[in-house]
Amino acid sequence: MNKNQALPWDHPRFRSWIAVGRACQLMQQVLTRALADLDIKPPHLDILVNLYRFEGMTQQELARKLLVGRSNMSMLLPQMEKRGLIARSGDSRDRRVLRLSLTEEGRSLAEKAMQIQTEVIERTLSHTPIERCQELAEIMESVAASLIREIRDEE
Amino acid sequence: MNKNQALPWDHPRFRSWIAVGRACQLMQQVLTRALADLDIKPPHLDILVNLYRFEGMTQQELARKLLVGRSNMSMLLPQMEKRGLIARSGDSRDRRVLRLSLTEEGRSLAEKAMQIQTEVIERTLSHTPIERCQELAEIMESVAASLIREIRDEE
DNA sequence: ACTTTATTGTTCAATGTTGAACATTAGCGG
DNA sequence: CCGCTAATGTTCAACATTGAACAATAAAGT
Repeated sequence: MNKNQALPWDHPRFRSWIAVGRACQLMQQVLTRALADLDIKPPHLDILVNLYRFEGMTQQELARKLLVGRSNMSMLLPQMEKRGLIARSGDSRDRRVLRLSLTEEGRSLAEKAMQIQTEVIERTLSHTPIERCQELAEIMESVAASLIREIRDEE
Repeated sequence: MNKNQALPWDHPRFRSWIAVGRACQLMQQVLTRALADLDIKPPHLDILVNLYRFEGMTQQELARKLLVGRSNMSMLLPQMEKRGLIARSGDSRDRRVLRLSLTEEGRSLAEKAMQIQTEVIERTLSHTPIERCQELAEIMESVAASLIREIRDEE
């Protein structure tokens, strides 16, 4: 009926992106298993990594970086605080926000978790030469930038 | 304390994969918005696309292809059946399984949805040359294969 | 033929994620 | 100083996804 419309899987870009999605989903599953020993899941890892790099972030800032809603942070962070991984301290200059930081235990766990994540990634990409990985990064950063623009423009 | 351990974001492969994850998450969000007019979400789209290509699949086969659990299909498919998008018919040779197929309405919706998805992807990757997209696909298929092997070997 | 093992689809409780409504606080324009 | 708007974090109901337990059926072993 629509012979004029080429089937999507004939478009190289379409095929490529399907592969990206699949790989991502699989990586998520493998990473989830690999982190099980530390009793955390990918969302916790993302939080730990970002607090490791950027001390004193706000919950809102963190949510934006992780591309999730504020409410998600309001669920996860108190739970991680109770577990002794992070601290949430009020800011005297802006009493709306909570400044986030890792405890010693959280920092130590973050290092272990990043180690695991790095191992999984290195293992999985070990057959892909470094230069290709850099091209990959370029493409993906360009894609992300383009999509962020699209989201922003859409309001 | 651990100056001997290079920070993860110094590893090219690590950085690359972080970018992949971000791009994927963003694409998911943009696609979700783009599909809202058709009143479906990415999981429904995945189902429609696969049934469009492979008529007569089993729920189990579909679940495996989409990398989700069987129970997920048991939730989504009856709902899509009620909506008149798909049909689930028993197989006389194996009375355990249900063979899946698109209705006319489902086929039509699948075409519209694939059109939308293709547009989003083409738009987003429009600045990336075709050859690079093909390299991208190669890398991602290799990654997926490696991860599937890892999952399979782990049991 | 009969028992055992595997596979398929369903159900359900547990968990994770989201968006909207809300209270609190900042910042701004008068 | 006083309203008004915007931003932050919280709560909650809605929804999605999962894994385990289950019933029905098939396949294999004896």
